[in-house]
Amino acid sequence: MEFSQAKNKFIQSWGALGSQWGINKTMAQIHAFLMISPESVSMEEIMDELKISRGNASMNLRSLIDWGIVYKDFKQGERKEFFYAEKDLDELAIKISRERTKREIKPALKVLKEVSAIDANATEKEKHFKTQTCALYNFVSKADNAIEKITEYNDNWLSKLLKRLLT
Amino acid sequence: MEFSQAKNKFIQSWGALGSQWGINKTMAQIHAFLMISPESVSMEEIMDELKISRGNASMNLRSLIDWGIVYKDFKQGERKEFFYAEKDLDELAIKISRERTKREIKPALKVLKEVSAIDANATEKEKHFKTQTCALYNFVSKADNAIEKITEYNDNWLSKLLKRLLT
DNA sequence: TTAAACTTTCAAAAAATATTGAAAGTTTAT
DNA sequence: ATAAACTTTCAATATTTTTTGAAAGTTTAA
Repeated sequence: MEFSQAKNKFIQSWGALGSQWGINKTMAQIHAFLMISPESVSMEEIMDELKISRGNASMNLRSLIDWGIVYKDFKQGERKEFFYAEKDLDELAIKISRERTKREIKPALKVLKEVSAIDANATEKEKHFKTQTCALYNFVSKADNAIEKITEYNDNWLSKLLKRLLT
Repeated sequence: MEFSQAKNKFIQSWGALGSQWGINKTMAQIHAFLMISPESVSMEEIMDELKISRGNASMNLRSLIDWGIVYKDFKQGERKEFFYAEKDLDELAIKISRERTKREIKPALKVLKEVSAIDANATEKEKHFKTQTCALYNFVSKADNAIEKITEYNDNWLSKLLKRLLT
């Protein structure tokens, strides 16, 4: 396979994968493109490579920056902004995990805590509801703690985890 | 909070959470409803509770069954089908993890293997592409193995994991 | 201050995704 | 074999999400 083919395949696949994870396709594609760019890249270049509009590029770059996985680079003597991706994969995974925890796990826990607090004396249905939502709360809490622990020492956490699991 | 309020809140929140994960809202809501139903439930009841059409119910129930997290129940003397959810959370998480691995991680690994195989002698860009995609391949492989290991012994894997991490 | 070189915003348009509902299909009872 | 009681399918429709592009906003240089 040629480089340009491989590059396209990588960007397209990353975009498709992103969609399945509730991340918009363009955002994932921009990230893919930045991941494989050795130098930081201007908005113009991104628009050109991915064939997207300026507005689209601007908004998705902003999202990536909000997620903390893309940074701005101000080059000496250049007026325009350049962008580069967090390339350390341990760091990338930690940032994504922290962000998703904040956006999804914490709110889910809040809801579970609330709804599991009903007093369930009356019917079988109510008792079962309470049992299940309490169990879910405990499970999600544990998962949350586990993720926290795993990524606590950011340096090489995945290798460390694997080692511990294999002993 | 009253039971019926709590029930609604739970179903709605679970649906919203599903959307963020690339799972369709109705599918997540049906799952939520089945999770809190002590008895298995007919399609009619699901349509009624969630205010959805027969077609929608049918298709999403099928998806849930394909994922292996909802089962059919044929009741004595009843012609219609009833449905119930996998309620053991360890088992549920394992099934979801296996399914997503199969659908997403394996294909991603395949692409990464392919594109990282280019020979990158010419430019800086090509070298960097190779470096990055190889690194990604390794990282994703490790993550895949870790998940495999963690869920290997399905019984109470999350608690076991937490214990190991805390020592 | 002005204007050039940029970036951001957001209403409108396009694209993607989910939902409906009725026709077609299936199963079971008689 | 017929019909009643169901479920599935899928073209049409509705909804949601993404994308565009031009106007408004910002920054820098002269």
